[in-house]
Amino acid sequence: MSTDGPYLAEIAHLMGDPARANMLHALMDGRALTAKELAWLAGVAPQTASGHLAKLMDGGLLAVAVQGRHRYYRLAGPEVAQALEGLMVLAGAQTSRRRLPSRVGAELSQARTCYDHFAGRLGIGIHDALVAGGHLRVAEGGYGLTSSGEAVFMALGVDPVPTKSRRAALRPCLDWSERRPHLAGHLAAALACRCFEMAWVTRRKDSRAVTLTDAGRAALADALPGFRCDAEPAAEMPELRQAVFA
Amino acid sequence: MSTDGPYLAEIAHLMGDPARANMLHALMDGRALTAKELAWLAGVAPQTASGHLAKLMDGGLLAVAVQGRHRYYRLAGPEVAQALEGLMVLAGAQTSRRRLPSRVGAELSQARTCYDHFAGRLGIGIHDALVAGGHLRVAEGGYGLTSSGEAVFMALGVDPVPTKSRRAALRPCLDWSERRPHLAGHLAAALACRCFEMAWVTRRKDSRAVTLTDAGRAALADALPGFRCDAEPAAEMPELRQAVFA
DNA sequence: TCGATGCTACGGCCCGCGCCGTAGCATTGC
DNA sequence: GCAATGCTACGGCGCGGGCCGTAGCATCGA
Repeated sequence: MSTDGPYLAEIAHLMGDPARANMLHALMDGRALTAKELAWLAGVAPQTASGHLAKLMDGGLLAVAVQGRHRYYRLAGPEVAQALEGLMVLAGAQTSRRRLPSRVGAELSQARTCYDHFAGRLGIGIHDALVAGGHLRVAEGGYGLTSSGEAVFMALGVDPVPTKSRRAALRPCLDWSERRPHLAGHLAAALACRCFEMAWVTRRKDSRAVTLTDAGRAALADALPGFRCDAEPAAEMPELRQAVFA
Repeated sequence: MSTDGPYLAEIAHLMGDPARANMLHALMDGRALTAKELAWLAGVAPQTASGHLAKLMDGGLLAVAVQGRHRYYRLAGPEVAQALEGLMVLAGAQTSRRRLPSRVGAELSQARTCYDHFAGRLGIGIHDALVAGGHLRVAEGGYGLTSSGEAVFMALGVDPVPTKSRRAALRPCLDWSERRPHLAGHLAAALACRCFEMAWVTRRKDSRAVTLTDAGRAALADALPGFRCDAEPAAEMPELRQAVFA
């Protein structure tokens, strides 16, 4: 209806405050954080953060799980992560257009989590290898697996059981650092989960960046011929912590 | 990195003002509008609109074409439209969660333009028929056409010439009213263009909604077996004009 | 040349809202 | 029970920014 013009503004307004944007950005790895942690990450006092979190809840962007005296906030769903990614594509373009064209944080563009799946060159690598191998087909709500694709997932230890849900098991998600699609959807999430379980991929502290271990590289290359995940020269710039407040 | 946290906030802030959101929303059909038209649509004075447009330009969300004493503003690119769509998915969910679950404006959810291609049940219908017919394959940056798919496009009068660009000819785009993907990309845009040329689809005044003519229905069904575009009962609610200001 | 039109620049008003201080409620641990 | 901790509710401060009026520049038409 165009009744959504104003609603659009409401949602964008929620994301448009620096403190709230920092919170949402911090939650994009799919984990749940406490109000205090989010306050610290956003660079505001807990009282202020509480107000922001209430607004985000009211707007349907966050979900909360209460455990004892802690309240764990997380993104309300994949659509929220996808909308944020869409904005980050623009924010990234903005960056490269008028700021430093320089490396976007070599670690993050190499490999990171995007809500519940992998992004960066790691995510692209998995996506491209599955495409090149003919393991994906176009399905109703996104991608599906061909029979060879099912074999790949089985070999990786992920059971590609079809779900009853209308939502597809796999779907493309535009990568804001590489500007090309990687894979999202619950099968991509299951694969990421498996990779963490097997220590094929490990998380880093205080960053959405992750590391592909040698074992992981071998396992992926083994089950998925053609898989590549190029590491860039990667000049270290360990100013991750402060950057959150910039 | 994470330098994009704040940038994310900047972009979202730009979209978060009601007047600017109305402008962006009005531009989502891909057309270029003058500053005065946008001021009127946004419900603000021309001076105010001028300031907003300058901000949107500065943020890289709009592009402008100067013709005589008119300045025609349009979205800067498909990424902007996609980011807006991502937000509208959330805004739509919001609507259905706490407002009327009711019909989202039957005309718009039936068929509309989304930047430069078709959305709504018309867009979904084209997408699903191509999927069901096995006319799409998963390509590097999105979808590609199988040989049978190329024949379908040729039959419709659209030359599916491959481009040198890295960006795929077709890619999925999540439909905010149906919450399922339709087709975007330059081939989808070319198809939409062709449909307007042949009067298979006609625009409506003052709305992004479009109408599939009988000739269009026949042409699509002929070239694309399995194509369906269900019309809903469609209770008329012609309050489109005012709704922009709501 | 002169008026009309489209658009932008500047200035002042004012409201919204982000901020934190204090205070209050729930939960945990001693 | 009592102190400590996590979180939220409320109130007042302060500023950013959205709004329009006036004014100025470019373009078009007669």
